Amino acid sequence: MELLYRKLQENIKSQIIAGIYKVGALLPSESDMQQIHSVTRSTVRQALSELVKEGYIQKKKGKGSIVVKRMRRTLGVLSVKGFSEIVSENKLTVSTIMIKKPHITRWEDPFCFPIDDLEMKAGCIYLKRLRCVEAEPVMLETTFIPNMNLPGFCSKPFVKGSLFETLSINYSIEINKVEQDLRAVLADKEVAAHLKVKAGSPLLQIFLKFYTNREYMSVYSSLLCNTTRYSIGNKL
Amino acid sequence: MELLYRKLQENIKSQIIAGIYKVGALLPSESDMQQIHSVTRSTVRQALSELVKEGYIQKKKGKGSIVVKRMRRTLGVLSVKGFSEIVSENKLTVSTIMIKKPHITRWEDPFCFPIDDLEMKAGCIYLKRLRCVEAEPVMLETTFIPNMNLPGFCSKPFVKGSLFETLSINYSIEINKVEQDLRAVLADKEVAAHLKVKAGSPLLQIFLKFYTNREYMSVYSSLLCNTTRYSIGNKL
DNA sequence: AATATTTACCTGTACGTATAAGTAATAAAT
DNA sequence: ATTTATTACTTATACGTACAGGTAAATATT
Repeated sequence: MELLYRKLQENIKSQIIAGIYKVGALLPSESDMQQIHSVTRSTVRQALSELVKEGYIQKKKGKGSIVVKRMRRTLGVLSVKGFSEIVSENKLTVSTIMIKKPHITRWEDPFCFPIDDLEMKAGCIYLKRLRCVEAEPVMLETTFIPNMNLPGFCSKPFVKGSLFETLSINYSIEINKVEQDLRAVLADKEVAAHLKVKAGSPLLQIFLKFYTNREYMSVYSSLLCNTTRYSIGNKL
Repeated sequence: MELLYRKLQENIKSQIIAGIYKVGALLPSESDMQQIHSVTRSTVRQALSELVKEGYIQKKKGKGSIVVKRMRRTLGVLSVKGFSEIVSENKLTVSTIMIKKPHITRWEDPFCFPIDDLEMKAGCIYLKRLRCVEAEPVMLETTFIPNMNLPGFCSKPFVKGSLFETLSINYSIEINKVEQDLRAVLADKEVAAHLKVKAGSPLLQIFLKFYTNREYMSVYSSLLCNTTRYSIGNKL
């Protein structure tokens, strides 16, 4: 290992792992790092940039670099479709219960996906829906949309009850790429109540990032699925 | 949008989309870009770096920046990756422990997918492997292959340690379609021991059916994934 | 006391320069 | 003809400087 920024990167990473810099704490500023480690700020920035990629830190303009709880990394293995497609394929009766109507709020701080500055600044429209198949709750969906030029989004009802129809027809926003992140989790009390399962039941959690035709504006969803009765199927 | 590198980024992206720079072609060198767009090379590099993130180009040291095929949501184009391919992409150390060597047996009776008569009659080659990332067990994979004209499969080692490489190179079997079935389950004692988690931990279970170019011969896999550290990700 | 305003500090962007190291075609030596 | 060295490209790394703009605490003003 002879690259300066790699050495510095590993150096800082070790200190984070060792607990010298704790979760939530600020790292020394880039200029301080520059002096401490006798390198230029560019080198410090590259090292920090790598640590952001690795999920060890987040950077806040005007504030500093914050140590964050280690996000799980992603293994690119599979391809999976969204919920609505699955349902339409199976000819099942689907209904949606609005748990939280769309309203403007702030982004959750450690967010399930890294979000752009422009998105962050815009604030976030939040909604939570319960998806039912044959009148049984199977999926709890929380959606986050950057509040970027979406007049009347929170007040007017969805077109055909569909979020994406609404985005497409009322705002000319089209989805052109999706990223997904899957894991298995245990149901907590609140979620269990919604999905009518016992707390501690296994749930399939899917984080989705929908890229749109609007640059730097993506729609984010978190799905919690009860797969005991309906598994999530997919054909490529 | 007043950021130079963003402007340049969008500029180049447009040219790629417009087909001015075609897939497989080299972009002008960074120094050329610098002159063409009257910015410094740092700015060019930042713009290109963003385009790498977005998946429009790849960079090769000593060669240049290459326009790459953009992944889209087209069906029929298969994006199934073997476990071993994860290595090069994520720079993670991946290892596989053979729990049960390939051996001929009968099909499990209630099988996770409906199987063909021909497959049933042929019997089944069974193997169980533990997939590890950074020496930690993350995935227990059980594979079922119809025992159809696969001489030496159980005795000879895998090509490059990969099942699909072996099928391709030694038997000219290629995968051309995949079906998946996802659910969340709780770990039983045996699985928990393999994956080094507590019994009752949530696991992501994935049933896979790999269709091949051999008629009536599909490969089946059951994956049990510990997603606490590494989630299953995917970009479409 | 409450509210502006200043100030110090931080990251983000952009400039400029130099050197190392990979790639591939060309020229020289065998 | 084949191999080896040179050369001219490319990106990667690292140095250094300057200023814009966000953040938050200290200070001045009302």
